[in-house]
Amino acid sequence: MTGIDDVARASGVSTATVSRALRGLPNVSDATRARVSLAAHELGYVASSSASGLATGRTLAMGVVVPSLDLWFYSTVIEGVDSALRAASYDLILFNLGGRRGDRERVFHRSILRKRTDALIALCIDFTEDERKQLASTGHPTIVVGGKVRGLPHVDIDECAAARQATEHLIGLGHTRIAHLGGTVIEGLTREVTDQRRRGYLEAMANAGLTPRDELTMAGDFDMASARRAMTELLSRSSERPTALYADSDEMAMGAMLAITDAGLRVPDDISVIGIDDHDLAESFGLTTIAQEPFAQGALAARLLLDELGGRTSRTRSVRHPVHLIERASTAPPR
Amino acid sequence: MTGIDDVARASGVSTATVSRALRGLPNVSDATRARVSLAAHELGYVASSSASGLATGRTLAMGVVVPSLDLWFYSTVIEGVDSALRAASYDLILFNLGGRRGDRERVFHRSILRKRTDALIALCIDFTEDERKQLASTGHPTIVVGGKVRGLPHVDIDECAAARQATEHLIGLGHTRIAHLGGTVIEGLTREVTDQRRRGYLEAMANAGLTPRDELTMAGDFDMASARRAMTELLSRSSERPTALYADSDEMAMGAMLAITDAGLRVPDDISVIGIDDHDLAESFGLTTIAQEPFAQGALAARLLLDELGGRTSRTRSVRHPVHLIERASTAPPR
DNA sequence: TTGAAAGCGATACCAA
DNA sequence: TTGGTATCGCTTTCAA
Repeated sequence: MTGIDDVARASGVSTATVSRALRGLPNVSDATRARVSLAAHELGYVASSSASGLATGRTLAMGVVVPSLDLWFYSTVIEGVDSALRAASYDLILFNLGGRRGDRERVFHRSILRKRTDALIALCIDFTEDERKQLASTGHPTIVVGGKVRGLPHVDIDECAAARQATEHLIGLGHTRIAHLGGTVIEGLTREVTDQRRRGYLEAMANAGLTPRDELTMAGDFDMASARRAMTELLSRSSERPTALYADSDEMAMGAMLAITDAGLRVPDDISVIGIDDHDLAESFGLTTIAQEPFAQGALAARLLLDELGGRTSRTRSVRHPVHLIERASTAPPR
Repeated sequence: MTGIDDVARASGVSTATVSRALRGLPNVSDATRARVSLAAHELGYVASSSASGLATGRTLAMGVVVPSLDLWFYSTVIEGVDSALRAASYDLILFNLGGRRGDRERVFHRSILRKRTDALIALCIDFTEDERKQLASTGHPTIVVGGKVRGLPHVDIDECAAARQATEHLIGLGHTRIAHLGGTVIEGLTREVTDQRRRGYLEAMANAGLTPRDELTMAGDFDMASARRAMTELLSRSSERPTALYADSDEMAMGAMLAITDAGLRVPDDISVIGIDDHDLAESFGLTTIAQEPFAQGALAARLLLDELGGRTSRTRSVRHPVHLIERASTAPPR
């Protein structure tokens, strides 16, 4: 492997100059810089990240902690983070908490605290007080996307308002029997999404003088399969069908749409459906939804941290990302 | 941040001993090891990966290059890789080529070659000769999952046989008008999946004396939305409908199922559908498929590289992962 | 503008 | 079993 000395030798300058030249620092003559660049290129030299990381204290890598990869929201936020990091020549280290309990501590200790990253983005992760202290002691700026953690800045949306707006859309169309398909609260993850969205739904109902019924309330895991099961079950048991359904996520909304079709009913003729996300497939399903742009949220979170690392901002503050209703074919007035 | 010297001081031994004790190396008395561990724990000491990386030449991180995150196959392979890495205390660095052309070279140069990783797993990435040479020059073991690249070992399935088996399943049920929904070849990615699966389909047809018809041949992007569109289009135009459909991926198969339902037809009554993957949602859709277990493939690829890094094997060899048919409700004899 | 040399924080060899 | 010390490859003063 070629090192910096090889380049220095090849271009007849010191390693100090090579370092300066290659990183675009000032006070290097154009001629020298050209010579060094050429030599480096010919030798295929690329600086070792361990070495420069050790010397500068910067790893040029950012960590992203995720609960898993199989929810559209997570993978889309990651892609957003990635695009921002790429633009800044940062690498992305993926810490997947996926499943197994207990691994969390190992991931945390062994990896996150190992100074392998300059900053950390956590998706829907609810750090314990202890974890937060350890994070703080590393001095790494940290931000949470999709939920709040006491003491940490976050990028989020107004969960409550989003759900309220979705529900109000249904109410505005004239629906009164509106079913609720909520997500489940998972230990170790933030609970804002589930809690606040339920609140938004309830507020909208209350404001309209409507009473949510227990037999029209379901829970799912934010994914399609569980939602399809839940909705199928609801349709099979309830004597009086809902005329509309609000779901905490588009994946659940689409699962419910499938269940409705499975039951020989039609969307929106028999039941209107609205979700939150604007999932890639929402358009294909003709799903009306509240768009929350996770890609943008991820990119934003990354940029906030990069700004702090670059000294362009002092301490990262929380940012609220706007949402907007997208009307498609899955919602209509009740027949 | 606490360094190794702090621990050394606190436990009254040299840094050399601290290093040995903490890494579980032999020739450290139990008493000393205990004392050091305690001190390290109390001080919250975690070794800097840059420093130990520089000293040992090992980063304890593996790179994974992916075309994107929004295909189930990719994210599932990544989760498999991740689980194997976690078991070995390795970190996962994600190189997402996602979209933009041109970024590829930057990702390649700036990141992959920066010695930030000890080894590399590429998903369906078709390296150019040049890229391969550069990779080789780093000395990092590399493996490809989902396709072949000349000169590199791979983990793959018998694409041709998988598609043949799927098609034969349909033929065995008595179908003769079997539509083909293939994936698209993408520049920069391996083409085995698309090419070999088409070959498998054609072989099965030929073996049965059947002639594939042009008007029953479609292409999609391996995802649900494009498949739904393609199938909708086919159903609307073709005078004589197919009685069965083979799709290159489950996501496309499910998209086609939706299109069939959209058209007021039924699966499998009007059209049988089979895919390849065994996607998470396949069961919910009742989709008959050829399971290829990407999670296992990812974990296997990671383990092969870890074995090579650990000196337990010399040079990583290619491995073929088995597939198997899973019969569900989407296939039946033609009416 | 350039170079010499002192770190950065661990590891690993050689002595003790 | 332990400690001293050179070393990993690059960055960064400080002088020249």
